Amino acid sequence: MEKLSYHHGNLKQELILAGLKLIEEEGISRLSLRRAAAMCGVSHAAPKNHFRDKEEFAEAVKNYVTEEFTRYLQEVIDQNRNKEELIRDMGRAFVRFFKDYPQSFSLITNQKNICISMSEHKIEKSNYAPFEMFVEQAGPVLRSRGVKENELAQKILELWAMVCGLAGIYVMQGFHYEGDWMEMVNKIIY
Amino acid sequence: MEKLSYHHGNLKQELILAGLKLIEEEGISRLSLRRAAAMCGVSHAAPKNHFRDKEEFAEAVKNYVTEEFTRYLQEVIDQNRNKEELIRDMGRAFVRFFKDYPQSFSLITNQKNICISMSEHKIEKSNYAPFEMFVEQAGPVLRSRGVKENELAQKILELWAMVCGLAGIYVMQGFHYEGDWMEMVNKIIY
DNA sequence: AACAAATATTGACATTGTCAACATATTTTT
DNA sequence: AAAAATATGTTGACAATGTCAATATTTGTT
Repeated sequence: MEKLSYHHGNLKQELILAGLKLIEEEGISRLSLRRAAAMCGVSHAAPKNHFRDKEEFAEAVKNYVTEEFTRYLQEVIDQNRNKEELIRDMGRAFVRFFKDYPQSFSLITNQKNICISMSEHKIEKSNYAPFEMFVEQAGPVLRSRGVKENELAQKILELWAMVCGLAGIYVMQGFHYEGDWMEMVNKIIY
Repeated sequence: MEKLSYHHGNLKQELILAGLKLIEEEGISRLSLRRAAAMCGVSHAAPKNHFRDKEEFAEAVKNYVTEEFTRYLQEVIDQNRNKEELIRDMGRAFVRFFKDYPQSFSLITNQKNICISMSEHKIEKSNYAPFEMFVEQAGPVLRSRGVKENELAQKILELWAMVCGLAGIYVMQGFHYEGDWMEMVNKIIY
């Protein structure tokens, strides 16, 4: 993070990474614009050019983690050969990802501005990529397992809620019980 | 909140209430010891006699909400006549409670220091009262519905995770979809 | 080359958490 | 009841932080 020139070159992204580091090492309450700036070797007011205020900065960090999460899920989907196991693998991926970013868990899963809902037996389009991916992948699997069309949306939401709930419990336990829990996730899903 | 004498009389509790008000009206990030003190009509350093630091203060607010939540669940249990409907009613209570304290939701449900786990087909004793109550109530109901003993713990955890997950989605949606969701909760549980 | 835009710095200020020293009220001890 | 100890509240100070205005430097455009 050496300072070679007046202009940093990639400050915005490095501030986000610094912010994520602060959150994961010390908790969301200790996120600080000035410290993130210091970590990037720039002055305390430099972030102002990239983020209007601390709230927008925190939002940017959150969005970055969400994008990482989305990429991670996409990898799991791409690597998966056996569609029958996909839902289980996505559930596992959910937990595994937040093993690396435990502090970000509630940040990501409790965003007030994301939209997850259903009406008339149809899941409405969401602005939350991980959920969209889950819906897209889980739908065909459930259909092939005989779930009726008018119960499909509900079943998908059940699974999503359960995965979120289980992942939350995992995070709370510091991921100590992965073995047993994974067995449970499998039984729930199939 | 008038200041009648040098000593406030009930400062600790009123600080907690002020803190909760700040959290619910402006979000956890805007919790402030000094503002809570001002709301109680005392000087900025008065809270120091009741809370070591801001973290302990936030913890106290969180514990207060948890106790309110526990009392609310207990009321539901006490008022319930039909045991068959108890699990559904507790799920509903879960959501209803956080309708009043939406900002506190992730605070309460994502505490790192609470213990929820199982081993050898038994749920381990938890330090988290709401979960303990759920286990205690749900167990007999599931048994009476034919759930086998070696699947009981797992089924209880499934239900708990699902309720937490659904409640989280509710909170995100601003509780707009309660009708449909409640129908879903019922179908999941029975 | 000249100008405009983007990006970084410096200095200032208000807010906040925290601490130490002190003040006042309450409780306990004698 | 007086004195001492304890609990509770105040004031003033300081460092860390978010934010802003003014300024400086670099980069891109014309």
